[in-house]
Amino acid sequence: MTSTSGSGERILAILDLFTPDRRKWSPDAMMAALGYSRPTLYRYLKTLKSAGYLVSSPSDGLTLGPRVTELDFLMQRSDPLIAAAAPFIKLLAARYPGVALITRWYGSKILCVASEGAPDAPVSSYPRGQPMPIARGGISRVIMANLPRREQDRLIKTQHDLLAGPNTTADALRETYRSVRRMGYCTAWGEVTPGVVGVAGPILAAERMPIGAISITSDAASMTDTRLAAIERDIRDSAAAISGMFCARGGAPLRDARPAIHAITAQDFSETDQQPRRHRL
Amino acid sequence: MTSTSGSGERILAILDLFTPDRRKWSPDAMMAALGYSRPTLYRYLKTLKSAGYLVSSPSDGLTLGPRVTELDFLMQRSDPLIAAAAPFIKLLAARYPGVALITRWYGSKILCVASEGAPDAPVSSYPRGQPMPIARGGISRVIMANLPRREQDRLIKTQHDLLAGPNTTADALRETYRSVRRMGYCTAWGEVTPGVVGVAGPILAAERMPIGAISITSDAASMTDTRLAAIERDIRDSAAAISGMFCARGGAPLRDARPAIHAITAQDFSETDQQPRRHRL
DNA sequence: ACGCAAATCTCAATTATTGGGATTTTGTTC
DNA sequence: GAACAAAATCCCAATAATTGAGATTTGCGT
Repeated sequence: MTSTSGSGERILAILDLFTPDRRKWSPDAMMAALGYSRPTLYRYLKTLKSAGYLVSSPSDGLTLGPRVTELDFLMQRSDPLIAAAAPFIKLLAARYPGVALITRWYGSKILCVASEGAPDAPVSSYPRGQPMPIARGGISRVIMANLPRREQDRLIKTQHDLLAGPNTTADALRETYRSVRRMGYCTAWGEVTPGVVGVAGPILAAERMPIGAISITSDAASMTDTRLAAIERDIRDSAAAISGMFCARGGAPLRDARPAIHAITAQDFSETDQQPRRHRL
Repeated sequence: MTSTSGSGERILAILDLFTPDRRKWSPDAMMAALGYSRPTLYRYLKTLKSAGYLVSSPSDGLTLGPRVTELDFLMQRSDPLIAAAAPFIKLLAARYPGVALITRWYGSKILCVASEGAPDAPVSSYPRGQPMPIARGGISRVIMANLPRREQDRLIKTQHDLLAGPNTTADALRETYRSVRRMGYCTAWGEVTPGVVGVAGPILAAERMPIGAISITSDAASMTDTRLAAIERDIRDSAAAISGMFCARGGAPLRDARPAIHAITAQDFSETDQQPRRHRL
């Protein structure tokens, strides 16, 4: 982190000001927050506004602009993770009641990048684009569990909420993670949303680094043991199959699938097929 | 445009490489396309990747990353235009069959930023985030019609598609625009999508500069004269009411509404109400 | 373990960026 | 419509930050 592209980071820092808590900014507030001089800030703002990343109106000040929407539209159609995992969450959402999610891990954040299932499901779920809590839930745990030790320890020290859950000591937490990593999935009851059970599996790229998760959340009250077992197996196998696509080189999916996977593999879907066949439904 | 914030623009130029036609890039291709030196490009990429704007995988190269999705999520909830116009398209979508859109004008592009109506409507519509053609349709025309002469002429000279429509000379086109501007709305039959009729109204901010449009597209076959007249009136009045919110200062909506507006005004919606009352439905 | 390619580091030169203050433009009030 | 206040931009010299050539390290596949 010694090498910096300062000016670029300073421009991006402006976009970082916009948070759910503060979605409108005035130039003066930005100057105070970032410590830029007036001409410099206005230069940056001109750049961002003329590119469409920001818009300004006299009444509302500065807000995020349409270029962001345009880029997201593209991102949704170009992200290899979404492309690889979309058939799986479609299948999961068809097989089981609830909402299936693809989440991405980036910058100590978990972000939902795609979802499948009832749009306004009874299960209050995180919509696309919404950051999720790092502290609770199965998604959090399968990602934390697969991080390198160094990073895991850093987060345990940093994110104090992590010790507010069932595991109150760092060692207990590490033991939980070790178990989750071995299992290949994680089931959490009502940790993020009360009355909801979530099952998540890790998506691992090269070096077994977690880049995201696949998960499904369902109403806890109507969950049966056998169905839960089926979900857990499907989530684990889906996660493994998707992970396989990110280890193998080239476009050919799953050249390197792990032998334990039987229930769901990439072969269940033709390469371009957006409508997976349904089995056993 | 004499003042530049060069380094910032060079970083944003990387994001501009990603288009619907080219959604994956390799560092070498970027170097060729942008002319940056290798260390510089990698510095920029490191910045963009660590901020989440880009992700890279060995198999797919560089693609847009989750930060873009996170910003779009915020943008959707902070854009004053969306906030102001959302109740109107909700009402329109409830009153009439079809899809109601909010579009924004930026950088010689038209972009859909919000839509209301049947998600997978029979009417093939432009989804949120998709750039729309500048040459055809009612949305294009209400925006072009309200641009300053200078800008309008520039686009007529630049965008040759504009003269491929019903108006084959620049003067005929200008006359059309003059008429559209006077009317306050524009109806177009099947220009963007065959079999579909679209009605659009301009959203004007300070200085009567167009910043976007509100529109509704319906199946042309089932359209009646009386319903079309009602739609046109509602679109015109909605557009005027929304425009009023961007001229008046402060949060109070529509301090400066034009007297011609009767059918729909901001008073139809309480300020925070997301569920507009339905009248005459 | 070896070799190739991709990514990062070092460091000096130079260029492009920065910011104080003056100036113009924009918006608001009377 | 004119005057006022605030917001945005311009000018330009100093300086600090960015750049790129080449060497070096890291990562990947065989």
